Amino acid sequence: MQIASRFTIALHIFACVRAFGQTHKVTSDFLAGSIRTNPVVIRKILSQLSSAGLITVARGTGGIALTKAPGEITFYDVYKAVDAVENGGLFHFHESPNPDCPVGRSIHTLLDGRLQAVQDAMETELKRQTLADLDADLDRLLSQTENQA
Amino acid sequence: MQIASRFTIALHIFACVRAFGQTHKVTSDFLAGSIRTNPVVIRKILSQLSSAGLITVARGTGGIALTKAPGEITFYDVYKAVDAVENGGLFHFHESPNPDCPVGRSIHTLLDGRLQAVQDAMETELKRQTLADLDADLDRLLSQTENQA
DNA sequence: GATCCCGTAACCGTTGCATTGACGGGTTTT
DNA sequence: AAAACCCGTCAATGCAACGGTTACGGGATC
Repeated sequence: MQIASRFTIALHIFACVRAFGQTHKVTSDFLAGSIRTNPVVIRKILSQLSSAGLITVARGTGGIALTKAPGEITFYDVYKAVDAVENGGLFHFHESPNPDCPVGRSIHTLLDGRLQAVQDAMETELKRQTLADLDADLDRLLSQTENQA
Repeated sequence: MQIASRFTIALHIFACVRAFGQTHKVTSDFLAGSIRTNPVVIRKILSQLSSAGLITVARGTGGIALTKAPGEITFYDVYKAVDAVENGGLFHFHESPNPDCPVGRSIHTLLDGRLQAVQDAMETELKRQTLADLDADLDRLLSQTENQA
């Protein structure tokens, strides 16, 4: 299993807001065109990002605005906002180990700490990346493309 | 989405081999009893672990043996052996971004490096944990339980 | 009022997963 | 040699999450 594509779609959305926010009306239909998915999928994700307090979405007129500076929004914030993994747990545990077995009884105690360390390592790295980093890369990439065109 | 429970089941298997390998016949039925799942699920995972060269499984007589010292088998080895994530990629990318859009065209270039950094952070931590660590914890845990009983 | 656009509910097809039954083929025991 | 035991694998099933899609209600703008 992999982390839901909602996460990369959300990052794609932020990239589009950065690239087109000044020149185009960034609507769910517009975004769906760039990402090649259905507008409802976008609206669902926008709704999650807005519930998490990362953006505001203008109803009627359309338009997306960040509520904080790009440097203050981390990949982790986005990751959490879109519920990229269920229950916030990266690892899926088998549900009902046998309590009558010494190992089955203690398997959670045995593994939880180590699995948590793995998850923490991943989340720490997610927190290091911000939308500002993304914007910088994007600006560089787009100016290159313009020169080529 | 979460990482397949095959991974935690595999670790559970290793714990059982450690705890019962000397005193019981550790068969897929025995393991299924501790994990509370179906023997076929166990056999499937045993098959993957054996394909990866981590264990040998005795046919007929039943019995599981590690091919290396526990200290030389990392969580990462197990993680890879059971195909915990598809294609080895932690993140699921949306399939077909629009090539006619400057952002859609470059979204992979934009994100791949940063997502890889996150995945690397996670895998590095997985590589730090070995079955020997697990065995040590297990021995401690089991002796405590004995004292209580 | 017309138009544009978001928010949400409902339904569906796909996919990966775990469960289960069945059967073939080794290995050991008697 | 026969029986008992156990792994390896295939096939069928039920389930849950995901993404795609249609539809409709409700703000915002012109």
